[in-house]
Amino acid sequence: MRIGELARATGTKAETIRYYEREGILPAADRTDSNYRDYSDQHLASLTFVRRARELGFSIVQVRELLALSGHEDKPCKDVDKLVQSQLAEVERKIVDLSALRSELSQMLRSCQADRIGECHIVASLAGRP
Amino acid sequence: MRIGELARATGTKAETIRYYEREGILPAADRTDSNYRDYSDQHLASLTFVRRARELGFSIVQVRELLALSGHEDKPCKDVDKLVQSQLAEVERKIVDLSALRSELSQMLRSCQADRIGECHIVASLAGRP
DNA sequence: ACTTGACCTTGTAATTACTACAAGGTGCAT
DNA sequence: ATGCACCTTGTAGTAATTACAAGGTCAAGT
Repeated sequence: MRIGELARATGTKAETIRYYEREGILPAADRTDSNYRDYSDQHLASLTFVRRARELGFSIVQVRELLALSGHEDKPCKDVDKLVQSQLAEVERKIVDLSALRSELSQMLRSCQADRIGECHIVASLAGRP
Repeated sequence: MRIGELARATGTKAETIRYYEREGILPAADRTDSNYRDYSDQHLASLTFVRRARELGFSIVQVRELLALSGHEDKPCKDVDKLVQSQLAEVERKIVDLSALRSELSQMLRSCQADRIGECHIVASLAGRP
């Protein structure tokens, strides 16, 4: 598929895809006779992963690490263990925070639907209980 | 408390705190006789919230919206309902994605601890949401 | 008293991760 | 064959920090 199709499929700007290629985040695509980039389903999966990970607040550096983990079969387990552990800890922290935020938002929604103005603890939900 | 203490307490650079004040994301702090910023616990809670929300992938614009929700008692419920609903939907999407990533990372960890090299589905974990 | 060093101030410049735009080539349908 | 949507490279602009410069503040140690 060409860059425009890949862009639509992933909600990414074509410029951003070329930027990822320059930065080595996505492998370079094959080229057609007319020098257009020609992407595979592998590229689609990788780019979808990158975009989701970015939306979840991982930096480009962390995304690189995660991508590297995905091709770790040539390296000994011990080398990746620590990295996996710290990424996992970060993911779990994010889930805890998001769950707190979710329950506060849905509490607000219930109050609204009952047309009441409830107490608002939205800041406290992420700031840590007082 | 002074800016350095607040910075340490929240893992934020002092420069970033001043930047948030310029941008109106944090209310301006009181000043001491020698013109140093003097922060309250309210500031600490707000800043903690802002930093967590940023880590979770919310943009500054979204953080502003969330902060605005926290002081909505003067506005009719109907005005905030739609915003709460869409923020909630986004939070839930993030939780789903992070949960998939978590289970893939912990699977990797189990493989590593058994000193086996397991199949790696880390890209698929985020790429495969239908 | 004085100086060291960790703090603070404002202001400006650089960095990261895109995003937009310019100038031009490609390819297919009307 | 020409309009239109697509592609190319390259450069410049934006958002959200982050770093740095030049200087003022203040508690502690000599």
